[in-house]
Amino acid sequence: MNIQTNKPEKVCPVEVALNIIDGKWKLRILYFLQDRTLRYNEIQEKIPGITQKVLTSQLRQLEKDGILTRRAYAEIPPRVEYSLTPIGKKLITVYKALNVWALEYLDQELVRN
Amino acid sequence: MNIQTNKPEKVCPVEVALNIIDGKWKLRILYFLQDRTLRYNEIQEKIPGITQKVLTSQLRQLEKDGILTRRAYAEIPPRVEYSLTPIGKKLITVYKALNVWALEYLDQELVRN
DNA sequence: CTGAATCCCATTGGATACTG
DNA sequence: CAGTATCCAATGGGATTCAG
Repeated sequence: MNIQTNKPEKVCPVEVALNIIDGKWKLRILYFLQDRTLRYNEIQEKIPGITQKVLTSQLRQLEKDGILTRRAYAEIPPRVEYSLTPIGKKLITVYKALNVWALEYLDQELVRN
Repeated sequence: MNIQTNKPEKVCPVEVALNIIDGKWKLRILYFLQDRTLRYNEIQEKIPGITQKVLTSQLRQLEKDGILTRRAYAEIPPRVEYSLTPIGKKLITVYKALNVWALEYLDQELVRN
């Protein structure tokens, strides 16, 4: 890609954001974490349809990207809590923008059909 | 999914929006179309790295979802123009929200590293 | 010029079973 | 409880070729 061009493939910020958001369930996860810490199981319960493997993987990615924090307690039974980082909380803004737009969109779809 | 539950798999608006936005290049395309109509080739030039198949496919999806309009002129050489629909233009809001967040995010990443 | 048609591969996500 | 470990299917996206 970009073979012999002088455009240095500058990474558009939006793409960075999209890569972070990308993943079927990530925004859903963020949504539920927006105002409180949740345990692994609690998240899973709130998102019916997600499998453990996928949930774990998306949580790991979000953690890697600095969107949320994972705290494991050395207890029996084990306890792991997830919460949003400050920058993660700010992503809710995007969620809301999406939501506002989606409502408008669905509204006009109704009219179209 | 949701076998024998009473939750009727309500489609979260945000998911609708995500499905529409989803696709590596869609927001980029929207971005370039935000204030003017563009021809196929013009879009392709503005987005280095995208292949024709993918560009065509993403344009078709956006058209199907009512985000943009395709106008083909029966001329030689052929001319095809793309422009945003009203609801498509409103998606720019989301783009901007993403962008604002992404800038903040990249900023703090710099601090972290 | 503006695509459509094929072929192909990598990645994502899902089903299921197992574990410290 | 909070994950791993496998295996598998679907999809997205890329390279290339063909066509109106």
